[in-house]
Amino acid sequence: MLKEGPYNPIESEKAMLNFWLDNKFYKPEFDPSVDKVKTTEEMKSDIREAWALICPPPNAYARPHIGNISGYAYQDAMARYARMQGKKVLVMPGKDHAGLEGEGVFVREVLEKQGRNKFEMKREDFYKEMMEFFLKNIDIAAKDEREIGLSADFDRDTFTLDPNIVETVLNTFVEMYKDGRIYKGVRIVNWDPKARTAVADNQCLREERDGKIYYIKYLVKDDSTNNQEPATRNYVTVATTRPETMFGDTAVAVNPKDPRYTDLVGKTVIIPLINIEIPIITNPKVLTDFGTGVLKITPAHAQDDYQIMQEWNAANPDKKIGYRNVVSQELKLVGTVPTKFKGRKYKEALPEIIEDLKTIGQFDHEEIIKQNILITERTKAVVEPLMSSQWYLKYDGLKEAAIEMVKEGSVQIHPDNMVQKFNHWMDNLRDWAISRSLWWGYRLPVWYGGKVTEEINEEGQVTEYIEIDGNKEVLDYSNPDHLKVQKENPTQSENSKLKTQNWYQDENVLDTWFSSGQWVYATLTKYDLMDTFFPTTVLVSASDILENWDSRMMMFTYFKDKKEPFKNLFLTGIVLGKDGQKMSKSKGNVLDVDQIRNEYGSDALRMAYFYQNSAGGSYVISPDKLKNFKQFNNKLWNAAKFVLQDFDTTTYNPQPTTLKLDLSKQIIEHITSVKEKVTKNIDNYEFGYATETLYDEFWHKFCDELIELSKKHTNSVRNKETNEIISEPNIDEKNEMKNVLIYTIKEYTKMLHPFIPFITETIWQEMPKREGDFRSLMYTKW
RNA sequence: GGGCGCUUAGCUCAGCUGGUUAGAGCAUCUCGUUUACACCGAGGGGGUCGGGGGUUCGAAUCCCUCAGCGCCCACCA
Repeated sequence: MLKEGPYNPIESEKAMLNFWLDNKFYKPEFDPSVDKVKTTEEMKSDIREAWALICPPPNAYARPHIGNISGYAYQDAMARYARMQGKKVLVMPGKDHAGLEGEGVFVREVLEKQGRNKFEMKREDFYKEMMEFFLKNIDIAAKDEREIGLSADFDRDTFTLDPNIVETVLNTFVEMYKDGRIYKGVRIVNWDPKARTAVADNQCLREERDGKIYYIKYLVKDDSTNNQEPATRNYVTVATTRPETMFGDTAVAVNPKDPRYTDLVGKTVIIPLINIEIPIITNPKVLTDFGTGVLKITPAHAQDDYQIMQEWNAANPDKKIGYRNVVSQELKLVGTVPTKFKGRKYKEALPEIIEDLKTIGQFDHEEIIKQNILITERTKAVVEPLMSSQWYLKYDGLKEAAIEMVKEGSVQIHPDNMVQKFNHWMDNLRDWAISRSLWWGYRLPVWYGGKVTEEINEEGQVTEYIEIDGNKEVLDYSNPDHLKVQKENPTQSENSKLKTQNWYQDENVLDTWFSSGQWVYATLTKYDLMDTFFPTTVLVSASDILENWDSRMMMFTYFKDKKEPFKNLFLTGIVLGKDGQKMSKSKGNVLDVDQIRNEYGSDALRMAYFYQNSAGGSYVISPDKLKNFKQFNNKLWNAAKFVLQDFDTTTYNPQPTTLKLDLSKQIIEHITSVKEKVTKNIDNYEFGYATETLYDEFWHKFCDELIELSKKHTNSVRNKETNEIISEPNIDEKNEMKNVLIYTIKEYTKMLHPFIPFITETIWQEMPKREGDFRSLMYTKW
């Protein structure tokens, strides 16, 4: 019997969760036709169609809020629907170590609060403590997954730093290196001086700040040797916010269409204070209406300048310009700077540099401007662009393959307007810097035959040196005595020469996305399930990681298996707070998971994730909505109670066919058309429509109209004043009506199950069953 | 600057390829109901569908344009 009174989600959800977990319904090995858990081998060979979804592993360093866990509702709805269609369903959960972000949280939330500092610790101790911190948080995250109803195979929950995963990821690195796809090179990087690491472009934020822009005169050198007209002026003025980097200028650039400067192109100017001669080049990106229209090019310390240098060099191979790095990782002036400034922090030296410029009469003036500063997402430190040697990955061939997957439809993106976003990103991909100077993550499987140092020489060139047996030489990436890419420490090998040499492992770890990008096949490989569940059916990810994660997974998987990792890519929208802004802790518009579940129940929360929402679209979750769905659940509860009440089970007719009452026929038509519609909606990944249809039809058509009409066939009529029974219902009519209502409400619980699993399962337990109905709604035939 | 999207009732949103008087939930007001459910039902008020222009027999829906908002990308030194 269903309990009297309003629906109690806390009680029901706990009971149903235990029912599912105790019976291991969540595992693909569970087969409802024999009602037991098979062995993995038996499962692999059984005839049910395979259906797989690998969960995006959440960052396991903090308690998630209701926005963070919205994806689970979608993953779960798809999985439950697939089970009800008789498929063997694998939903594999995981947890992410979150590289840079994870280390940042640990340093801030744990170490700094205890007054400790990472750099006073040994790498191994740091790693061990962080692992403990993560393992604790993993348990919390796993609990939330269960309680929101995610029907995942929790026995196969996997951490990204699991030894098996590490093995796969490092193998890929070695393979890609051998393939010539991974290389080491000196490039401009976004240097985070606080974290002492390079960070990716998309881990930086722009912030508007007041700054100064300085106008500095560069003398034009009259070059009479190359038969050109003499310059019409003896200096040009450049505008810059970073005067200290002028020592690293290797050119100044003007727009080729700028009539003010056409006479100067091809001539040279002299950098003040150090008297280095640099050419005047052209680039169409130089703005004519900003500053003076003359841009100083400092390829070592500005991303844009680096880009301009590359474009110029590609177009003018005989007149290449280089770079000179004049700011070190410690933010000190180095290389081709005046001797008096060498080794000093550039910020301290700046006023003196300005003074010196004034003294020689080459300082024009300064202005206050609004400027966009690049800061890192994690440490909020101002990014210092500089040259450093990094490991890179070439996307050549992989990106074309991924674009093709989407184009020819082996990967279908939902909603399809995201395809444009995807293509735009892919078309603009450049080589990816994959190394990070962190301790938390996968240390590079790279070994050096001696101590390696990175130095900036007198000319500002960044070079790596290696010291073997007291001899220091330039590090040669192709020399096997200098560098080896392999998982094992070379001293472990049989080769006696290698054994005696001192080998040093590269200090860097891989960028998180390098491992996340391999998540699908790495996890399936770990559990030896590639043969059955690869490629997976669908990936459900938040729309903001389409570029970072989803696209990389397609490229890595293509590299490894020449196949797509998933056949469908469903992008969920972002959950907004009541203020219409993205829900996030820093904005203070977060709703707490426990509080919401206690007040409204997981089902109500899940319904709010689906109702009227479309793929990729953001949506607000507010107490108003949650209250509404709690009431909906109660409506369902009461309707089920009413239908079951006073029902003679001996008259149960599982599939009412020969119907006498017009109302019966009307109700059967109603539920048939609703089912048709909802099935179509779900097949099209339109969960917003599916839940809207169910909500409307169930409440306002079935309950408000049809059940009310049915009462004249099922209820006795009483005298209003005396409450005496005037007439009893016709028993045949009543039985037919009851059976029709029970049939209908069973159909509704089935259709609602993917969205609100707890309450529907609770009701299902009390429903009379027919053949084909399973004891759990999870495996009842759709 | 480029790309994508949004703007419909006080609030949150539907309205799918143009076709009757533009819909729902919440909120509000009126009435009813205690033999499933006050976490209920019936009904009402409330909209010149962001502004302007165009195509059409017909536009919230298609096109152009302007304005505002959001997200992503980006080269204002």
